[in-house]
Amino acid sequence: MPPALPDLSIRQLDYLVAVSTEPSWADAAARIGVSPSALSQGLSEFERRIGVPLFDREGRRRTLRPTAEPVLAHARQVIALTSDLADWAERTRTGRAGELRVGMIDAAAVGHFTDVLRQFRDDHPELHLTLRVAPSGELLDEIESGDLDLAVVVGGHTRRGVHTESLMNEPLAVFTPTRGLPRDVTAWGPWVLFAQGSHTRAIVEEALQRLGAPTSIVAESNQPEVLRTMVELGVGSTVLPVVQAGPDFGPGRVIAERTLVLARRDGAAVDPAAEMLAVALRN
Amino acid sequence: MPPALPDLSIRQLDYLVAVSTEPSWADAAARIGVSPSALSQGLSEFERRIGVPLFDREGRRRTLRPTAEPVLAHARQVIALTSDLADWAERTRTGRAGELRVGMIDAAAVGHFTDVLRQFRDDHPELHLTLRVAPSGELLDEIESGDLDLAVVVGGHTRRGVHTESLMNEPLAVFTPTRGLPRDVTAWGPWVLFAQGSHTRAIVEEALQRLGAPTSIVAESNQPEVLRTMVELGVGSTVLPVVQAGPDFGPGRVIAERTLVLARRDGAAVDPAAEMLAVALRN
DNA sequence: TAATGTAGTGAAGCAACTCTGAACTATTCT
DNA sequence: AGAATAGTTCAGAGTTGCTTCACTACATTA
Repeated sequence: MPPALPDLSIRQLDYLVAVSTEPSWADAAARIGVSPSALSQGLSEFERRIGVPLFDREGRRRTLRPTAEPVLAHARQVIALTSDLADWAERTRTGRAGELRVGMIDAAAVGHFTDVLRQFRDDHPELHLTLRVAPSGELLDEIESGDLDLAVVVGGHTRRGVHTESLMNEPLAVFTPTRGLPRDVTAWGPWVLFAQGSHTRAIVEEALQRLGAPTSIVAESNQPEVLRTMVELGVGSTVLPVVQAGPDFGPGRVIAERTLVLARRDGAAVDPAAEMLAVALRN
Repeated sequence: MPPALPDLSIRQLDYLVAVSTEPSWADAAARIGVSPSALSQGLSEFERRIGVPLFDREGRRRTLRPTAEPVLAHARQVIALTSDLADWAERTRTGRAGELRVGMIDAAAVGHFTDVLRQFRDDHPELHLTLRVAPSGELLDEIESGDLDLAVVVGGHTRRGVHTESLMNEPLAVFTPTRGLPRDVTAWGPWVLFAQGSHTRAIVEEALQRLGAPTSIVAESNQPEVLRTMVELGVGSTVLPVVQAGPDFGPGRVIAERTLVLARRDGAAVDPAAEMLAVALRN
């Protein structure tokens, strides 16, 4: 067990350094912005707590004795360290430094928010931003465990301890091989869809059932690129967010929409950088 | 002008480190010896002063967020430094370290207090003790200017700003060439004495006059060795502190005494090491 | 499912601290 | 000598930080 530390404050160390720097104690007090009385009393108290005489008294004037040099050195060092800490805090507070771990589903990262991300990186060059692109479920796990500060995922999940906020609604449309989409809904399909388990897949299936379309699935993938290629090869039709359809398809027929939400840990203190990105994402 | 520093205290940093080390906040509070409530409030206040969120809240439990790592590192470092300072203070306070500048007149240094000095050095090996041997006047100048912490000098001087305290009375005796000291006081002399200006010289002259002895001076020196040699050569008689007479003379005839005093700067904070030596000198 | 224990937070009260302003003293300047 | 300057002390007020106690959230156990 370490011996009890004297309860020193930064302020007292500041007094000491000021007194050693300025020509008179009055000047020192003025620089710090306290009354000479406060300085005098503060240093007396400091000396008492250290338990070692630090000053010589010549008449009424107290002057640092050479013996106190180690204390002065200590004070300078701690003040320098604290000053660094204050800088760090200031930079962190204004979002100009620190770390920000962001997760996004692919459509958000490479579709809707590409520009926002690029702009944010430019605006905060000192901020260490890491972006993780993954399905909503994984991202929410990581939000929950604290591995991510912020994520953009598909809405509709409910997770204990995760707070969500709607960002935008995104249309989901049917894209077919070049021969076009039949008038008759019952003739749609077969389907090439997002994999089982994804929330978007559930939304799509629900929409198809509502419309009365058959739901025969011939292939699954979570990669929109894969789905598009299969459609081009004539394997079947797909339902994709329109931003992921690519230029090779027509406009597609919108049959549903999903919501993109901003997810953060519930009750987590708001990280300033995260808050700034959240603002940007809301437009 | 540096930006205003946050007013942090060692205690708060201690809280932070304890919380990062111990399994629960309650344990941390127990280790430091405060109530859990105090710890909680103290850390809230600390977080507020830093101005950057340091904790994640999961339910009621607050846990250090990884982002706060730099703050924790800072806390550890400052605590280590303060611990070093506390060690230094402890050693200085108990006189086991530091610097002590002592002045003595020759009779004190090589006569009365040789053993005290040796013992003191042995008892305080880490203490950097410097001994300056010089006439009283010079030593008092240096006490006054702060170049010495402590001195043993001949009493009777009065100096502004120097505090003195009697240590011992020392007999001054007449030593003559081998032929011995005449019965008739008026036949004493001629004299080989301490140099004009020394206080002991004044005491001696005053004593000789009081006894009715002639005061014809044939040689002067401040070095007792020189005076003794002159006496041996038959140049004249001398008056010396008995400790400085050496074994070659008889007991000598005591005609006066001088006081050795401990001199310190008036109003100077009592240096612990100086105080310990003072105690030793008083026996 | 209720009961109990544990961890942490918040409010009230109190003691200690630290500031300001004023009076005072020593030292220096004129 | 008198005035100006520098620093201290004292008293009072405001702030801080602690303890105690009550309370809530969560986990364990019956």
